[in-house]
Amino acid sequence: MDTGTASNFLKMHDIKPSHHRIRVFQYLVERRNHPTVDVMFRDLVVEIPTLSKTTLYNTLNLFVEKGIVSLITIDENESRYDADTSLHGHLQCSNCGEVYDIGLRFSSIDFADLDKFQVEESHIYFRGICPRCLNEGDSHK
Amino acid sequence: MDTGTASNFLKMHDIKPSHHRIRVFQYLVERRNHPTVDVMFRDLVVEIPTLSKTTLYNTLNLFVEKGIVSLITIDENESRYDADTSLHGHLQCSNCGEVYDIGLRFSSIDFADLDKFQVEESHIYFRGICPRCLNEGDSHK
DNA sequence: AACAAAAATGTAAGGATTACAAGTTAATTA
DNA sequence: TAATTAACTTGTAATCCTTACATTTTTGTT
Ligand SMILES: [Mn+2]
Ligand SMILES: [Mn+2]
Ligand SMILES: [Zn+2]
Ligand SMILES: [Zn+2]
Repeated sequence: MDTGTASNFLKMHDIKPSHHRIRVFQYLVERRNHPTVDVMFRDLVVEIPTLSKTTLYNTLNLFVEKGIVSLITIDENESRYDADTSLHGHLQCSNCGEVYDIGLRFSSIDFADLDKFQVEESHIYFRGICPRCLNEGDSHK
Repeated sequence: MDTGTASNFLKMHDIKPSHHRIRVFQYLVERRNHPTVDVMFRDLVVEIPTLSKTTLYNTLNLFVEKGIVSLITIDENESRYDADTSLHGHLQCSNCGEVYDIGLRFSSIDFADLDKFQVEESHIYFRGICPRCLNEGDSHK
């Protein structure tokens, strides 16, 4: 995603497009890696040497607040972020820790009693072993 | 759940039934309130004055490890625990913070690509406004 | 260039969880 | 029952993620 497009997207969502904010958003859109703050910081500080972690936290909190990034709490002790806000599931591999997208076939998810609530967000998380780790396990036999 | 039943249940799952462990498990089974560690501690220390928070953490981690309690990471900064390990959803009210059970009507949730993974756990989380908070909001109009 | 508003920075503080060593309890053996 | 051993529990300190806050820098406008 080029800088102009990102800038316009931020403006459309009531976010002033500073240089840092644009780069943080581009990172999430391009990598689609569900990064922790720490991973993001290590990657971004290479090209933005003046970046501070507080700014990264502020920026991500702002994005979540404005609804253009979704917060993933699949990990017990670290937040992760996703620029894809459409409804889809996530699986974290309990072996390597990687977080994968799980597309959902739009059949039917029906929940009892949910109509009594005013639903704002939906999250679907799985834990398990990813294909790569399953194959590695086989090759050791 | 009486002490004998709880004790046998723990033994069946390879957990030595100490007094503290029995009480912690009974608490979760009886209250079904998806408590944080802090809430649990405040409630339990009344009847078990010698209880320490470290023991509570150790006990809960053991229960989760042995599969008799499930860890709920719906909250960004605090873990919650549930003795009901059957597949069901949870909704946290963004107004009062309460966590509700959401019964699952049809177990027909189809996900693409999920068959390539070895799934160990499934979690379904919602965020929204609970009926009680919705009513309170109405009454203020 | 001067100015005002907003964003970014660095450090310190907060809060949940874990590590660890010492103390206590429970189970086993003699 | 007393001694022995293993396991559980405790309290404190450390760790790690996140936020608060005051200061500095950047941005956009006159
Ligand atoms: Mn995703
Ligand atoms: Mn539940
Ligand atoms: Zn893996
Ligand atoms: Zn509520």
